Amino acid sequence: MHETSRHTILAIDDHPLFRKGVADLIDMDDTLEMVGEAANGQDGLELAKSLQPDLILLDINMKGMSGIDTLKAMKQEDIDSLILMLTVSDNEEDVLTALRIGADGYLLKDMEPEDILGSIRKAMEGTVVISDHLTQLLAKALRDEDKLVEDKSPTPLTSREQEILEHISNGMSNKLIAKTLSISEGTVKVHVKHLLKKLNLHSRTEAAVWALRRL
Amino acid sequence: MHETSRHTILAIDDHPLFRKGVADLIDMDDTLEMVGEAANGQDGLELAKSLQPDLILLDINMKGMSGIDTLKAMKQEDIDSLILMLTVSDNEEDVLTALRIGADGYLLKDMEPEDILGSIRKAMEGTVVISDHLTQLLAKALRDEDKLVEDKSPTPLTSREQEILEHISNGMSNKLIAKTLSISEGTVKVHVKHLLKKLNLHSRTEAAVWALRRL
DNA sequence: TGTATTATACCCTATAATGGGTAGGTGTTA
DNA sequence: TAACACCTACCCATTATAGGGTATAATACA
Repeated sequence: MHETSRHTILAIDDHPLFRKGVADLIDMDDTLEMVGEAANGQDGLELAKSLQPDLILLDINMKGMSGIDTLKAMKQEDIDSLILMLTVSDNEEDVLTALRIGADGYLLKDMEPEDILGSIRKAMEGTVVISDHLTQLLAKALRDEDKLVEDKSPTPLTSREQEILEHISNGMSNKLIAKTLSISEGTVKVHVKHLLKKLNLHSRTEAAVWALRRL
Repeated sequence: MHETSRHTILAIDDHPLFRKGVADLIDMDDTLEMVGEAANGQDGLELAKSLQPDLILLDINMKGMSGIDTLKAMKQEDIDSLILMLTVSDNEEDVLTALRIGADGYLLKDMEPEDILGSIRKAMEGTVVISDHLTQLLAKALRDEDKLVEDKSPTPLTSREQEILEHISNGMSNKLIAKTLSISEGTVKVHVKHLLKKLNLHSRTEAAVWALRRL
């Protein structure tokens, strides 16, 4: 172990209290050092670039720029810090997406502090760390290959389709959406039809659930 | 101020790290003392009964027994501690519900630690504390009386209706629900019809959204 | 026991939504 | 220019939902 320099860590989370908890946790380990905090993805990205920390703790559920988006941006900017995603939810899609983009681990916030510390140390050693009960999820996802194949080539929704999906996830009817967007109801139906096909869903209710589940 | 005894606080939240943050925060104030922690509603309820703290910090979004349910249970058990709800979301329904049941305040987790401490102190003095931008929400809700009148006399859903609502919020069709519950599709439709009327909604998609929003 | 609630199942009709098709206009890109 | 993707809008048919009704059996409760 290098006594001269501790491993540097940057925490990105929009809950001050949670950041404080993490900071205290990291203080407890002599080999780790918290070098920065950010309350949102934008600031986090900037800090990541300027501080070049060894490891970044990145919350998934943030207002504005999501953790996933932030992760994408970091990868595009060739930030070579280790990145551990922190989240409250074990949403399978998020886990797969994050790991696919290149996250180095995926931790649930309800882990015990000791386990979180342990995971950080493991990650420093190059291990991809994943919360225990998420590994089961992953194993399951790997078993039915469909999920991976599907997600590998996800026909992306057009912006109009996304817009309409959002309205659906708000409980709106085609007629209302049509009025809101000032287009014909028939056109809305076409978009709904396409978006259902692309997402491999079979009803607007499924679509609403799908959309709401991934925030 | 009584120098002899500090105000006692119990924190109920399923995120250990968050509890730690709160604990540290409370340690900073000489007039406050953290006397207990619980990771779920059940344990929280028991601790509340045995410790009889002056104030309880209660997270809304918990696995299993929700914060709202825990709050209800505490009120039924005649626990006379002050109860501050802590949550990440500013869901209007939750706020109204919590305050109606008798919460003494409603704080958002993304508040600054100082503000949270301040709110706790205010609550101790008997003030109902509510996060700033929630007050706007409340004002709005008060303006259109419908919301209050509606929620004041909520025709409760029967267990069967709740069961079916849950399936709807899972994206299931009437036909599938019928098969799952081994009843006729027509019966499912009746239940859906009734539940929509009771909740004052107009489509299953709205129902799904409604159900998902309140977890 | 009588009454209220609940779950069940069917009737009806009207409207909403799904899932195919074709097709014109626009903007981008090879 | 030609190919392509997208938004728009309509055609068609089928199915699903919504909302109203009546009615029966079981259960819960006073």
